[in-house]
This record gives sequence, structure tokens and C-alpha cells, in this order.
Amino acid sequence: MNSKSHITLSDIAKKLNVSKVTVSKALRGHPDISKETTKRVKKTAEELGYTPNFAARNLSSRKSNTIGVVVPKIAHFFFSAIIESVYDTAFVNNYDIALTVSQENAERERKHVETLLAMGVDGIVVSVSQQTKDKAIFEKVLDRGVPLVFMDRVMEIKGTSHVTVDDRGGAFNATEQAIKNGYRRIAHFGGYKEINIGKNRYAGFADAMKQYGVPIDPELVIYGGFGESYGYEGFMKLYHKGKLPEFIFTVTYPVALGVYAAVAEVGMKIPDDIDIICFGNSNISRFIKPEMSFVNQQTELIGKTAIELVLEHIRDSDEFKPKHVQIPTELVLRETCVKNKRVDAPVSF
Amino acid sequence: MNSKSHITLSDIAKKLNVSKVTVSKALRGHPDISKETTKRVKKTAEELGYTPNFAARNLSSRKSNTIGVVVPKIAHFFFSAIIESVYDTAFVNNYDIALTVSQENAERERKHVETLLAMGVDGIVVSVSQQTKDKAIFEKVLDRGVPLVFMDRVMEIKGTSHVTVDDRGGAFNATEQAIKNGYRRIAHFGGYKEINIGKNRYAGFADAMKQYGVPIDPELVIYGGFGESYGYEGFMKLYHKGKLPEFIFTVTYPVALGVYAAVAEVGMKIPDDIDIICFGNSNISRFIKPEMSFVNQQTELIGKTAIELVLEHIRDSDEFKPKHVQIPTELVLRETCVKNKRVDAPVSF
DNA sequence: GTGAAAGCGCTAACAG
DNA sequence: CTGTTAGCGCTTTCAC
Repeated sequence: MNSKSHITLSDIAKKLNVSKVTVSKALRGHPDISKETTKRVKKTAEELGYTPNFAARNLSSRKSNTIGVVVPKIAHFFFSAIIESVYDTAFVNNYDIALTVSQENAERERKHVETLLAMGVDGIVVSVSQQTKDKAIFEKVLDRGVPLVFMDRVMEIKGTSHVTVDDRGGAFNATEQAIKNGYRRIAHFGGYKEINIGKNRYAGFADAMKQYGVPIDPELVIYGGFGESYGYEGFMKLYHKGKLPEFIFTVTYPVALGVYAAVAEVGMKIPDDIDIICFGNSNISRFIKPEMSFVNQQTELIGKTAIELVLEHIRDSDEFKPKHVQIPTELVLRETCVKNKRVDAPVSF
Repeated sequence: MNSKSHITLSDIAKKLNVSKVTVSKALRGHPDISKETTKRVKKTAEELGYTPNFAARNLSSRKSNTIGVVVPKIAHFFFSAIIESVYDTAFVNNYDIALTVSQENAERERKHVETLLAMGVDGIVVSVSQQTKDKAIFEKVLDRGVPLVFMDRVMEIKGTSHVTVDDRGGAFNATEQAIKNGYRRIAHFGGYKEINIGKNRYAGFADAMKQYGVPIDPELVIYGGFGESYGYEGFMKLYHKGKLPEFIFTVTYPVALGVYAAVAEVGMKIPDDIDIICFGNSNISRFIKPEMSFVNQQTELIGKTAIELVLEHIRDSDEFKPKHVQIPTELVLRETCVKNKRVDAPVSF
């Protein structure tokens, strides 16, 4: 704000010879006010170039019409896709978004939540950082009576809603697909096992291996992170050990991309020399050859659902019971994980 | 907000037998207040779980400590990288960011700017949508005395600062590199020519072609958009026409990625059958083989500079003269655009 | 259908 | 160093 004098409700009121209250109500389309007056008010507001003052509005109404969001990262397809959907969903519902980025840092996350509270947001949506252990700040949110929804990366706290992906089921399907193609030496690049998605995707992998009686080789289960470099390094480690698997199931698309690069570097070919599938997707996957098969996690739906859940909670704040929504996955087959490995000795179940 | 009663300044004041003002000042570390009192105040604030009310603070101080940002898209590396840097820079300066997304829609952009004004942000940073023609909303921002900075995609409006990339110079360097490698039939996939970056990158391309006396074949200059699909379609169009160039210079990394996919599909090889370079980069480029050479536009620096410029303007609102900062580019050579096309007939200049 | 009074929680300006 | 007074611009009763 600055020196320039602003037009306020009173200015409009004066000009129209009505009270502030009438103007305020008219501007918000309150049914108290006659169509006639409402029209006149809106017209002069327009003419005068009136801009409402949200700080004043929020202070007196004790609502902000804003949903606070905390994500660990932006510059990664998974999150940026979710965020875009979060913004779109808020937009159609006439809500604003206050977005903050923790950069995978728990302390920064805590500060951001404090800020959102101070801003008086009507609800908060969080995807926690990799570090986050302490629940205190989230309990503070609940204490304040602010609806809280976790998205993808969750904390188990009573009173909060969750939107998660069916990680275990999706991982099961991917692994099963590999097994049905005849693969037996199957590796899993799992990200971080401390985080729910790492844990659950491993579980789905293990489920499938067990169900089909395929042994898990612990040396082929590799952790380290969710980014490209971990895929690259993981592959190289196995390669240099001389312990290459026939197949790799990765916890994220970026990890798989790292594997692509490593495989190319050592002069091997996907899917003939080593085959692969991943959990998740990317906007560019259509343009990376061979086009990878993947477990689709419907990012758009995740963001949309999270926002709709907070809104539901906000609007229904007495009745609302926290919900745990699980977004189903879809196995999408492209050019990897589609050929039968052992043509000479087909397996059937 | 909700039923739960909040702790306010008065509560702390009462408990400590001082006035609200003292508490307010102490909490903000105002030098008026003694160390002793400040300490006590902060301690009880902590104990009581005090959360400041920004709406009240903003209303009374007429500042929001927030910078509004409008970008056309999030789920694209270029913007998400800038946004991350915008957030980081604001964070170290103790400012909040109010981010909005226009989705390349001028009307939505206008609404978002109105919202930011209503929120009373202290400054605004905008990267305009592809559609934007009307300057009115931005002039309104200036009218209100709110500092305005354009970032990458700019509008020519007096009183605003600009952060742009040296598009023309970078495009020149890329094209020159191709020419020096012996290429003559050079195509340019240029995005949209209506937008400054499309215009300027073409200009740099044309500069180089002219300077080295290489004719531009109009059929090899293709427009359509900044995304992958335009690269794919552009290549296919030329391919089916039987008018393939030796070399393509693309306006963005995604466009080049589309070309990669198309080239692979028709069974050709980069860089041997057709060579390429692009303007811009992506977080995944290291993992796409052959690794593309590119014009680096230092996304991080763009976001950082934009925020620093608004802050400078905000802090110095009388003295400040709008600045036009141009971020230099760097030609980064990897595995494309590095071999001399005509080994038998080397060219020199 | 309209308006008067009161106050949201905080900070600015000044006085002591 | 501390406190008093006033008011930011709006919405919420509740009376008319």
C-alpha cells in the first residue's frame, strides 16, 4: 500500500447517500438489499475503482477465504502437478491459496504453518517434508480449530483427513505385471523407507513377490532418495557389483529416469537387456523413449480431493468427520514391462 | 478461524501488567523496550501459545509483508524453478509470497492481480500470460502505488521494472555455434512470435544467420507453441514434406524434447542424422541421452532478481527508479551441436 | 429493506 | 523506557 488514497466503502456510501452497511451487503450480494440498490452500488464501486480491503474484511469476519498449503518442493513434476490442481480447484470454489514450500525442511515447515495460522487461513493442506517427525505444530492447528488435511505424505494424527494414493495396491500391480512377464530377479529402488510412500510401495512389492513365490534378494532392494540421481547411482552400484537384476521397479518416475541414463551409459538397452516399470509419471514421459510403463497416481485428483476435503470440513465444521480418501491407481502399459522374458519357457499362474 | 478463543496481545499484557503497546513493540523487537521486558514478553507469548493476527497487523500498519506473484503456469520446469527461487529469496528476506496462477488466461490473470491488490500486498511480480494484451490492470497497480516487476514475459509500461533474459544474445550464440559446426540448413522452432521471448530469440537467430551470410529458409521457421507437442509436430511436418534441415534450434527445452521423440519415432539419430540445440534447460536434461547442449537462462537468478527488485522498490519507494535487468545467458555444450558437420570441408570464419 | 453502534486485534503518534 | 488515545476498513448484531 502507499500514499494514494484508497476508495473505501464509505466513499461509495456517501456518493449514493446510503450507509456503509448497505454498500457492504450489496457488494457481497446479500439478499437483504434490493436488486435496485445492489445494482447501483456495484455500478459506482466499479466507476470509482473500488478495491476491497481483505485485511479489514478478514479481521471483522474472522474468515480469510484462503486455504493454506505446505508442500516440500515445487520444481518436481509430482508436486507441481498437484499444486496446479490445488489452485484450479480453489479457483472454481472462489477460494484463495496461500502456498508455502518447506524445501524438505521440518523447521521451515513449522514456520510456514505458524505463518498460515497467523494469516488466519480457513483450512490447511500439508504434504510433509522428508524430515518431519514432530507432530506438535499440527496439533496446534487442530487446537485452533482449523481443518487440516494431509496429502500424499501424511502424519497419523487424529482429527485430520488424509488423501493418499493406493501405494500398496499400485506397487503390487506393477510387480505382478513384471512377474507375469516371466521376470524373477526383480529389484526395487525404494526411495526412503521412513516415509509412508516408501514403506507402502515396498509393501506392495513384497506382497506380489510373496504371493507368486518369488524370493526377494535383499541386495536388490535399494534405498537412497526419490530423485534421478538415486536411480542412476543405484543402477551403477549393482552394475559394478555384477549383480544386475532382470527387472527394476522404481518408487518414482525420476528414479527410473536415472536408471535410463545409467543404462544408456553402460551401453545396455531398455527393455531388452534390462526392463523397468515405475510408480508415478511425468509430463514428459511421452517423449522419452522407450516410453515407460508406469503406475498412474492421478495427481490432478489428489490436489482436487484435498481441497474439496478441507472445504467440506470448513463449511461443515461441526458435523464433519475426518476422512481418509485413497486415490486408486491405474497400471498404464507403454513400451516397457510388456514382453515375456522367457519365450522359450512361458510361465503361467 | 474457529470457536477456540485466541490469545491476543491484551492477554499477554494483562498477565504481565503492562500495556498492549509494550507487548506489541517487544514482540517486534522494537528498541524502545528494555531487554528485560522484551524477554519476559516473548517468554509468556511462547507459553500462552500466542499467534499474531496478520489481518489486524496489516490493517493497522497498512503493510502486509507479502509480495504477490502471478505466473502463467506451474507444472513446467522453467516456471517451477523460478517460483522455487522466488520463495527462497522471499524467505531469507522475511517476506511472504502470495502466488497465483493464470493458466495462460488473461482474464484470470486480471482477477488475480485484483485479489493481490485487495490483499494489500506490498509489491507484485508478474510473468504475463500468452494472451495478455490489455495493460489496464497493471496501470491500476501503479496507480495504487504498488511496485510492479515483470519477469521474463514483460509488458512495456512506464514505471515498472523488468527482469528478462538476454534472449537475443543467447539465441545468437546458439545459432552461431551451429553455423561454426558447418551447418547451413538450420531450422528454428520459435514458439509464439507474439511474445517477447519468441520475438527476441528469433531475432538472435536471424542476427547470426545474417552475420555469417547463411540464408534463412522461411519454411524452416516454425511457430506453434512452447510445449513438447509443438516440437514433435514441427519435426513431423518437415519430415513428411521431405524438407528436413540439418539442424534445429528450438525456443525451449520442451520443444526440443518433442523433437527428440519424433526423431526416435522415424528411426533417425541425434546428433548424427539431425542435430539440435535449445534455449533453456530442464532438471531432467542430464538424464536424457544424448544430453542436449543448451542456452542456460539461470532460472534461479531470474526469480531472485525479481524479488530483490521489488523489495528494493518497496523499501525505497520514493527514491527508486525502475530498472531493466537483463540476465546473461551461458552457452552450455553437452553432446549435441558439438561436432563439425563437414569434416571433409571444414569451414572457417 | 436499511442503518447505527460496536468492535475485530493490532500499530502509529504522541505524551509522559 | 512505557502508556494513552485513536483508528485502520470492514462486518456483525440488532433495532427500525
